[in-house]
Amino acid sequence: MLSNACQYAIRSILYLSIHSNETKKIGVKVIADELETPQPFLAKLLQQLAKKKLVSSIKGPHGGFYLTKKNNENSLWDIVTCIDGTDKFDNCFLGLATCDDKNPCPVHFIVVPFKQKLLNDFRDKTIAQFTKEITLSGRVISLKDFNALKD
Amino acid sequence: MLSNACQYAIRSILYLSIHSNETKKIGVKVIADELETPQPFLAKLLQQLAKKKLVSSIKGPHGGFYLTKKNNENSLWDIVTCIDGTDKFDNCFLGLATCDDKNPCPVHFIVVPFKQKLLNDFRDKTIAQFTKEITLSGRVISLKDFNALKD
DNA sequence: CTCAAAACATAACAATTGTCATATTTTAAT
DNA sequence: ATTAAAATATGACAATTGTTATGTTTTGAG
Repeated sequence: MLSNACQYAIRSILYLSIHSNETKKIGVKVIADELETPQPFLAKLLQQLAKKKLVSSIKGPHGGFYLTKKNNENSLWDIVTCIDGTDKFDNCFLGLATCDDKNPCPVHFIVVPFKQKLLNDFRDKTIAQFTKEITLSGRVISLKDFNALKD
Repeated sequence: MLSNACQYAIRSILYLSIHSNETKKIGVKVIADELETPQPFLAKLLQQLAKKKLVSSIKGPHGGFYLTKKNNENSLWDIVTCIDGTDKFDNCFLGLATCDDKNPCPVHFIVVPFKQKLLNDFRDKTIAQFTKEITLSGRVISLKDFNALKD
């Protein structure tokens, strides 16, 4: 559904939301290690996200990536838009150019409500809100989290 | 979400369900033309589907592809399984190996109900049932259908 | 002011998916 | 029997996505 790239991007932003702030930056190496994602690939993604102001970054020694208050007010949808684009969600499930409520494809009314709900949740909920839920209810964003919960 | 291949496959099976039967076979050329899909690619797909008995076929002059009664009792899910496999639907939305109800990722409870419903609809409804709905309620499976409805 | 740690940029490589081309086999019609 | 229309099989090519590698720029610390 989402590309690997986008999954990594979402997880790393959630990770930064939990563990970083203006005074505590985190390097790619650490993030990639914690989330168990390929390091150079993640670096590229974080740069894309930085360009679109979805994450903040500082170069040089003790530099790294972090999320500002403002960054935390973005949505998962912003990340998806930045990495994957929205075609996957806009387009007809069977690939028809003409499919809509008036001229539905055979699965239109099965798929559309789901997509709508998903899109709303992704668009309306901020990163900060997700993070709150993650810390309060023990959500998992990496294998390490999973193992930590087991202890 | 679904691959192009799978979208073509579903549409061509629905097309065959509407327009073919044991005594009326249809060649790839016609199907590809009607659905406006690349012909050689569709041929390959139909062969995959034939191997898994999701469509029937006869070689030689006046041969072609068609759906038997039995073929019509299959589900869309059978097609998805045959062409794309089920990973996309089984796996965690964020790509985590450990994600489940007990150890949910941050979007788990947003995504799972939807996936469940989609999966049920795709698995429980037969091709025949879809076809009935298509003919009764004027569903669209190609641009040609769309234009026909406008007339 | 030099050095090293980090992000940033670019490009090479690999794997998957989508597409096209060519040849072979089957079979109905003549 | 021969022929031609179809499916079937195989492989080549292109495009996208995922991954890795290499080099450049920025900047804090000594």
